[in-house]
Order: sequence, then structure tokens, then C-alpha cells
Amino acid sequence: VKVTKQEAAEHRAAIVKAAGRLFRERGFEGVGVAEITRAAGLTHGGFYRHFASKDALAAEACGKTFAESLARLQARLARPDGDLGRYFDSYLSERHRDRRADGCPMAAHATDIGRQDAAVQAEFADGVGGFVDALVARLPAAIDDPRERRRRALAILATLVGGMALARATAGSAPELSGEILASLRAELPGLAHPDR
Amino acid sequence: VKVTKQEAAEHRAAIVKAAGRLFRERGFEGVGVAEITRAAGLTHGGFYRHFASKDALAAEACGKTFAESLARLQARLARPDGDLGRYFDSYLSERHRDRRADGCPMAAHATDIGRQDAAVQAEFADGVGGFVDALVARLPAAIDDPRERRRRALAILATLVGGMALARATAGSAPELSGEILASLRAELPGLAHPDR
DNA sequence: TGTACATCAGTGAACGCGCGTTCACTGATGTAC
DNA sequence: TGTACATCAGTGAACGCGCGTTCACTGATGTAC
Repeated sequence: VKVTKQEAAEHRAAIVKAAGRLFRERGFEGVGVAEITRAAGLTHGGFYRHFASKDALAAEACGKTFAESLARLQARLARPDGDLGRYFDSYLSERHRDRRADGCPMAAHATDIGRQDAAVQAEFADGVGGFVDALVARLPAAIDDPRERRRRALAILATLVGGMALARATAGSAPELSGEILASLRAELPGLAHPDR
Repeated sequence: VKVTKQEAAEHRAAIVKAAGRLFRERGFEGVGVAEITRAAGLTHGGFYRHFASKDALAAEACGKTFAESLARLQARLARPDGDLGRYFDSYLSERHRDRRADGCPMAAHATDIGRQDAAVQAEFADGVGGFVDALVARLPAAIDDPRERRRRALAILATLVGGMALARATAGSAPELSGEILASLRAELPGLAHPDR
């Protein structure tokens, strides 16, 4: 059952895409190779023609997920009405909380990464670095000390990621608390991003 | 090999204690019942005389871990030199980052909790609520609107948890970034806790 | 206080299951002539 | 352009392993008399 080179490439991409969604939704250990390949419309046997191991797929999926999330951030900020405040509101939305599968990889994996394969950790750290740089570049010009810009960007990122992680962790048992976390951070975060705090 | 009632109670407590440490260090799915009981000086066969399931142990360990962390927060703030700033500094320390096993349960488990058993989620949400209340009670009196106090407390908690999670996630591949995250948050966080922001 | 015995915490082998990975095989692709 | 054949993406059964959980058994505890 050989297949066109192009088809094979599409299959490979489909596996990475399905993995990116499933890993975010259920964690790296929560999904198996068989389920991922099934989600991509294949069987698990051919998996190792494309990837050396499940860990190698995890690293690649992690990298791709970060690239997409960063592109989305850039795209949103490039829109005519795009500013950081709107990005914060969408990041801290109930919609984002409830759709883990295509949400932020940091909010999906942060507390897991330390136990993953070194290649996964490397992709993750690169991705975090990319987010920090993107935020630094978009902070208001009134914060003019470059070191202060980085400090603010890091504080914002930590607040976004921690807030979404806590909102998701409490969504099942304490939905009001979960909603309160999101609403509170939407109200408080702009203060960190603007010099008038 | 029966054993004194008191010994049995001690064994049970030892299992919960070992579980609390191992689960924080390696995650709920990263440690097995056999390893936990071994760490408590027992064999795995007797485990089910004490707990209905691994999930039941996870819930109990989670609750106990939160209670200890909260007690530590209260104790630190009760000291003569105790203030929120010192608590932030110790939370955001390299020491805390590198000692997952007896650190904050939120920074250890946040992104995992959504996939755990309902009982674990309930303990976790209770624990988060407890932390929020403790922070609200300790914010400077100058923040006098009760709703603003809660908002600030939630923003602080999200920043602490997200910051520690990101610092740990990047510690392996990007140690300078990891250190920068901690140092930046130590510098930026007091602004969230004080009215002069 | 002393004795007989039921209880039950603890042991270690075993069970069943799902997982990551391997393997013999298939058959259309794409290359060599 | 047409033909022969090596390649290799994909299949599905199988392997080995570790896990959560069960179970028959042990023997000191602690209770009943």
C-alpha cells in the first residue's frame, strides 16, 4: 500500500497536527500513538516510518503548536484594532479555557514539560522565548528601559499562563472561581502592560 | 503480619506523605502505587486496605499537600519580619523551583488537574480557594475595595503559579531564561500587591 | 490475669490491560533501461 | 513512450513491559470468655 510522496508528506503533517491537538487536550502521556495515527486517518504500524519515537513526535508537535500560537498573536496585533488589551481578553476568555486542544501550549503543558524528553523541553523553551520577545516588542513605548520591558513582558506571560492554568484546573469543581479568575485577570492585567500603574 | 492499630495508622500516613512528594515531583501518572508504598517502607499488596484506589490516594495527598502549603504561608506571614514581599521572594526562589517534591501543589499540578479524577479536582479547587482567601486577608489595607482585593489576590496567585511553572519548564533547556523569569517576577510582583501601582 | 480465636494489615504472586515499538508482509509508486 | 522491478508507506498481528488491582495466604493483634 505505497502512496505518493506528496500523500506521505500529507500523512506526516496530519499526524503532527492531530498530535498537537490531542497532546494539548489530554497531555503527552494521556494519548497513545495508536490514537494519534487513527485521528490522522492511518493505522499505528506505519508511524515509525515518519518518526523515530513518540517523543520525537511530541517535540515536533510542540514546536509546531508554538509557531501557530505565535503567528496568531502576531496576526491579532497586526489588525487595525489590535492591541495588547484585546489579546489579553481573548487569551483569558472562557472560550480559550474550554478549548484546550487549540489553545496556548504553555497553558496546556507548563507543569508537565520538566518531565518530558530533552527535545520537547528544548522546543518548549524556544517557544517561551519567542512569546517573550513578541510581547516585549508590543509593550507601550512609554516603558523605555529595555530591562523593564523584559521584566514586564515576563510578568504578563506568567500571569496569562498561570491564570489560564488555574482557571482550567478549577473549571470542573468550582466554576464560579474559574470564571472569577479570568474576569479578575482581564481587569488587572492591563495595569502590568501600561506605564501608569 | 498484622500490626498495631497505631502502626497501621502510621503506615497510612507514610503512604500519603510519600505520595504527596512523589506526585509533585513526577506527576500523578508518573509514579506507581508500588513505588509509593516502597517509599513508605511497605509493599504494594496492602495498599488497598488503606485506599479504595490510586485516585483516592491522589485526592487525599493533594488535600494534605495544600494544607501544608497554606500552613507554611500562614506561618511565614506570622513571623515578626513576615510580609507578602518576603513570601513572594521565597515562592519565586531558585530553591523552590529546584525542589518540586515539597513545593507548591499549584505550580506542580496546575495543567494536569483537569484530567484527574473528580475528587482530586475538588481538593485542588478547595486548595486554590484557600490560597486566595489567605492572600486577600494579607493585602495592604490601603486597597480598601473588597472586590479589588480579590482581583489583586487572584492576579498575584496567577503570576506566582505561572511564573514558577514557566521557570521550571525552561530550567533544563534555557537556564538563563528560567532565572530571568524568577528575578523579573520578584521585581515586578510587589507592584501588584501595593496600591501605589 | 490467662487462654482461645477471630480479625485484618501486610506479603508477594498473579491477572488483565494498554502502551510503545517491532516485524513480516502488501502493493502502488517511481525509477532504470 | 513502454516495461520491469526495486523501493518504501502503510497494514495489522505480535512482543515485552509496566501499571492498577486482586487474591490466597500469614501471623501478630486484640477481643471474648
